Amino acid sequence: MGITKSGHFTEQQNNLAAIAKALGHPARIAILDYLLKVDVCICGDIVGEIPLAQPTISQHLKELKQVGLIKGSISGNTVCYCLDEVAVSTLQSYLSVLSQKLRDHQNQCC
Amino acid sequence: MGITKSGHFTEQQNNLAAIAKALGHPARIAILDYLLKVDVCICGDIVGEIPLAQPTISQHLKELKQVGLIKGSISGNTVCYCLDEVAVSTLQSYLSVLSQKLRDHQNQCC
DNA sequence: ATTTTTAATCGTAATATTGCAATGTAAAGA
DNA sequence: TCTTTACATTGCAATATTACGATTAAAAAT
Repeated sequence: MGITKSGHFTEQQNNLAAIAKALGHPARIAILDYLLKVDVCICGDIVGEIPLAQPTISQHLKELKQVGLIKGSISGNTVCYCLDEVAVSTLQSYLSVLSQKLRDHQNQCC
Repeated sequence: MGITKSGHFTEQQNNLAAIAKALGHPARIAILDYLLKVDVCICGDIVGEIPLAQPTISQHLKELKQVGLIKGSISGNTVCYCLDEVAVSTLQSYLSVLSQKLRDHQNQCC
């Protein structure tokens, strides 16, 4: 991006944006989808499931982890990843507020 | 970004990522926050509320509109923006699936 | 009719992301 | 110990985003 002026916004706004940004890539959605499909945990078999090179996937996993969308624990030779409640519920709460507003005012304007 | 390989992912994954990406900037979160604060509609008074230049805000509004997070209708000299159900509920549904998984499996691994 | 107001568009500089080959690291297995 | 396996890191090239000044477009106000 260019020069994102994060200093002008609240911490909450920056945090929400960071989580959404991490979700904002099809490869990272695909990783989460795979997490859902294989039932919570993925230990070592992500590369091969997603058509990207290993370093690229490693980088995407790092970004998901950084914002708290997934967490990983080292298990010997492999790493085990699963969903992390932290960021999921943060973003979900925000969307709930948005959709509540939508329900309250049934398109009275626009 | 670099060369995002959207061709490798499903339409749904690309769509979800696009919505999340649009949410993934503090200025755009701030715009939505302002929408919530002033009660659904914002007609012409966004610039001045957000510390960015008018062309920048116009660009952010365009991105929110493109993915269906807001909709705008021209009202004479000004434009009236409000939340759009389309993208809000799409992303909300996805997060519901994620958090349902989290609830089903209470951190049995990781 | 002219000026003002509101917001979109264009052009562009600064910076961030994406993707991968090459390389590094550390545990597992032979 | 040596090799293999599984990931993480580094260092780029290619491309996307962000921000804004300048300009344009169109309705409103004078």
